[in-house]
Amino acid sequence: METSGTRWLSAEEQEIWRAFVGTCHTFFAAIDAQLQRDTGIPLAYYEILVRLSEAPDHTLRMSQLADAAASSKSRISHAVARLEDRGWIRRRDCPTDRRGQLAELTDEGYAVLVAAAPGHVEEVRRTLFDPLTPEQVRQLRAITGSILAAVGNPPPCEDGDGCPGEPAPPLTSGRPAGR
Amino acid sequence: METSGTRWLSAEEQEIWRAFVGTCHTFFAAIDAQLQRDTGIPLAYYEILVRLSEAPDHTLRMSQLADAAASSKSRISHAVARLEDRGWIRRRDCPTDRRGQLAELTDEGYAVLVAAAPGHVEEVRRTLFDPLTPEQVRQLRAITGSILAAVGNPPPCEDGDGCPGEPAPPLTSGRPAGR
DNA sequence: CTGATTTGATTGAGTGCTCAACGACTATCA
DNA sequence: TGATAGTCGTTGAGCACTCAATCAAATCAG
Repeated sequence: METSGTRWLSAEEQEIWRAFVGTCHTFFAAIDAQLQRDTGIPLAYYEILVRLSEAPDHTLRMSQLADAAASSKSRISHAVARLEDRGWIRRRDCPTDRRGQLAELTDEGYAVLVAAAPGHVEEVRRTLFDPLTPEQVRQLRAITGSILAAVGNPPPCEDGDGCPGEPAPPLTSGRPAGR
Repeated sequence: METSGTRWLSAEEQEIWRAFVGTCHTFFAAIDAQLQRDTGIPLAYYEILVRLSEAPDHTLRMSQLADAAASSKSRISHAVARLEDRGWIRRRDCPTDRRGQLAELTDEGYAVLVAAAPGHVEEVRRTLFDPLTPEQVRQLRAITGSILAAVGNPPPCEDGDGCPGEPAPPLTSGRPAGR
């Protein structure tokens, strides 16, 4: 497991990598902070409410909701419980599958969402779309797509168990500084 | 507080926004998963170790470490406690300021970092730099910079308290669907 | 029809983060 | 010197997320 074969990041790549990490962190913190401050809804929960608002009858099975929000059943279960406490979602038994639960946006939940939406959209505009040129927005879409594809496609030979054709295990964001 | 003045996202913008959110989430989850799986170090802690490894004598005051890692004192305090439990960091009193604490990377901590680095770097390459063209990497840097600047620059007139010149409160990622 | 498997959803433990409160020390300034 | 204000770092509560375990109901295979 030594470093000789490692394709370390160049100084420039490392700078870009760190900027990317930092920016994503700061960006989402800002989006979340605006929502929390102005409406009391965390971004994660906001997205759940949005998915429900887009569903027929403002209702979705728990697993469909999990799929729509790209999250785990467990997370949805916990989150819906909190949202139910706040009166924004109601749970109901599923008529066609006795295992199932339906999550339904309450009128109050919908009202909260409608009230929160303008502020949130403005923050997204202000911090994402406004500062970018239309060309950059297109670039961002392409970049996003490429990254997502790469993340989804694990390397040809799953590392972990010795994989004959591959050189060696990979590396991190820049060589650790020697003393 | 009604929506008439809201600059809602177009269908395309909304698609880009959601793709961006989803991709960032998936991307960082993958980076973190690789580290956890292959080395047992979460990304957040890995970054703390990296900052220390870059400091003279592998040592930093707690607040300097917080600055370097762009995080709160509280977070650093908790995190260093955990890392100390694992034997990767040692706390020492600061000789010049009796309030202060020095965080020092232990030899074991450094060794762990050195061992983890290649795999982490490879994952960053595989999921970020490899799938992008050199041109896209440049674009990403520019985009990152613009977003960060926008996040840092709050809007001309802090919303919240009525701000005469501004139209109205802003909005979120797409108009909530009507029933 | 019955037993085994799969699916839907919940639960609880463990971890990490944030925020506010605090104690200890240093710096400032009269 | 002595009060006041600021800084350094820790702590504990509260919240969100993950993972593994669990239970109940549906589905499948013989």
